[in-house]
Amino acid sequence: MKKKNIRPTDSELEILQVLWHMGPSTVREVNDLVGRDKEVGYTTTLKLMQIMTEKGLLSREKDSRTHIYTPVSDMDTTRAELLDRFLKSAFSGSASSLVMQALGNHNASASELQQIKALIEQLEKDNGEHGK
Amino acid sequence: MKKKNIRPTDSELEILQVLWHMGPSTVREVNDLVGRDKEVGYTTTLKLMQIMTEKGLLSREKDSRTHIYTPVSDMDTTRAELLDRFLKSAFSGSASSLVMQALGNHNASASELQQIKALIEQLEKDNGEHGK
DNA sequence: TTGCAAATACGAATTGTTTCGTATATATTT
DNA sequence: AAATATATACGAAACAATTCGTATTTGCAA
Repeated sequence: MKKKNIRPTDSELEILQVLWHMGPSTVREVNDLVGRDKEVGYTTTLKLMQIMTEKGLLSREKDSRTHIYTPVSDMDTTRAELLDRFLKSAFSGSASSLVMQALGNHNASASELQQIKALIEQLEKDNGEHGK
Repeated sequence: MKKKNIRPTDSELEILQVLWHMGPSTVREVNDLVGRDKEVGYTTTLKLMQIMTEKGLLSREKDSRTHIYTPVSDMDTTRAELLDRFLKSAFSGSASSLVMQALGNHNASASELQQIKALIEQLEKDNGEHGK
């Protein structure tokens, strides 16, 4: 039995971002945050979160009159899966092309660059040790 | 009048990849390549490419009985736009998070790493010169 | 020139996403 | 306990993406 890889849609991702950031929340809390940037009806957010629960993206627990929703996958895991798909579909799977593009177009701060360089050096060391 | 930013879907991207790689091609040529990996009917590819032309993603030129299709935007421009959206929706706009994720999970070759490191050093130099 | 093979045009079914209205249930307040 | 406010459940419309069947057009070859 293979586990199906559920891919969150853009709207679902917006909700996930809120939950990852704020921790387990109610529909109202999520809707209030999402509604900062754009007009969204309460029942729209509710419906989305119900569907996400059916899909297995969220779990929920009853607390008195409301439900508290929690993301099933953590942020890094989900991001890794999304990145993998994106890499294949848009960059023919070439991670380095994507990295070059990302670094070139969006300014990372000096310390971020430093961090990335450190990671690369670590990877190079690992390669040298047991790579061929 | 604002120009709407057309976002290619996954299927459309598959076709664009073929065209970027092979140069201007006919529906049959594209379909043959796409059909390597999975079963796709000829008219499916045809319809997609017709829609893409309506959307302004492709242009076409008649050559005797067939049409020759050409991507309107080049690969790098399109990739940059897609990356931008993806960055916002999946990584809250943090390019460095994405880069770290990409480098960590997908093995880049030694020379690719070298290339990226060179780019970072170039960026650092630029920052130092006219940055604050 | 008539017919065949290959191409395009078009309609439509299917599926998924997003949105919201209305009905119903449930707590809290009076 | 009744009224009110807030929550959930559910149906369905509107739209977009994907797929393909069938009809039509068009060069080329016999």
